Amino acid sequence: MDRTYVLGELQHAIMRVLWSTGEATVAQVTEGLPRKHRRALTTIATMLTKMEKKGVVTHKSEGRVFVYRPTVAEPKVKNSMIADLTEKLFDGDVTELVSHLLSDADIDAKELGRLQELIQERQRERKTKGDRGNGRA
Amino acid sequence: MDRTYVLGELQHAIMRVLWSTGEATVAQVTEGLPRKHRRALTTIATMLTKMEKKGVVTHKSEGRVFVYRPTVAEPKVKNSMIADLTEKLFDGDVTELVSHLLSDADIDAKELGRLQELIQERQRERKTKGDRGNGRA
DNA sequence: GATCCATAACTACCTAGGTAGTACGCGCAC
DNA sequence: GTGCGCGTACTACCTAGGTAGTTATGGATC
Repeated sequence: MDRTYVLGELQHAIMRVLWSTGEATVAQVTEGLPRKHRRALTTIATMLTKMEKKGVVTHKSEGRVFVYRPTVAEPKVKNSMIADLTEKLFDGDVTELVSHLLSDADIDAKELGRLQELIQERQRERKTKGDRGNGRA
Repeated sequence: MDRTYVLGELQHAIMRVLWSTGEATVAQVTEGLPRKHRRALTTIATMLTKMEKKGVVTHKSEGRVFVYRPTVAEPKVKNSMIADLTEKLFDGDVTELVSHLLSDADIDAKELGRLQELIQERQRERKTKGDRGNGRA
C-alpha cells in the first residue's frame, strides 16, 4: 500500500486541480490548469483515463459528463515523489537532501529564519513527545 | 546552458559510477553499478549511447574499447533534478520543499541538530558576506 | 590461418507520458 | 423528429527510458 506514485508533469498538474477543487469534469480540469499546462480537452480526457487506469483518480457519471475525483491524497504523492528523488540522488537519505538544499539552493535570510523556527519547533515536539518511532512516509 | 538534466533511474546510477571513477568502460560501469542496477552489458552500452546523444557523457576510443566520461558535473544534475521536482510540487519554491521535508519526513533528533547548525552557519555566512546573490545552479 | 572471445553496432521491443484527431452517441432546441 | 453540439471513446503517434538479443569485427590464441 506504500505504493510509489510518480506522476508526470501534466498528470501532476491535473492532480493539483483535482486536489484543490475536490472533484471536476474534464472541462473544469482543463479550465483549472495553469496556462502552462493548457492542453486540448481530449488530451486531458486521455490523461484522466490513463490516470484512472493507474488508480490515482476515479470518476462517476453525472448526467452525461464524468466527474473525476482524486483517490490519493496530495501529501502521499508529494512524499512518494520526494522519496523517489531522494532515493535516486542520495540513496534515500533525506537529511542529505535537506542539507544539500540548505547549502546549495537559493534560500534567502528571511526564509532561513523561518526554517530555523521550524526546526526548533520540531525539536521541541520531539522532546515533548519523546522518541515516538515516527511512522515514515 | 542552464539546461535541465533529468535522468532516469538507470541513467543516474550510471552517472554516479562515472562521477566516482572519473571515466570507465562499459564493463567497468556495469561492474561499478550497485546490484540493484545490474543489467546486461548491452543494456548499459545502449544507455551510454543514448546518454551520449543527449550530451551527458562522451567517450574516447582507447585501443578497441570505449572509455566514457561524464560531461556534466554531479551538483549540476542534482540541482537540476531537484529544481525539476520543486517546480512540479511546489511551483519552484525551494523553501516550501525544505519545510515540507522538515515537517513530514523522518529526520531524527540528531539530524535535526545537524541541520540546525547548518542553518546557523548559513546565516552567519550571509551576515558576513552580505547579501551576495549566491550563484544559483 | 582458423577460431574464439570481447566489444561495439544495430535492431527490436515494451512501457509510460504526452498530444490530439476522429468517431460516435445522446440530449436539447427548434 | 431532425440535426447540432458537447462529451466520451477510440485510435494513432511521438518521445524517452529501459532491456537485451543478434550481428559484425578485430585482436588474441593455438
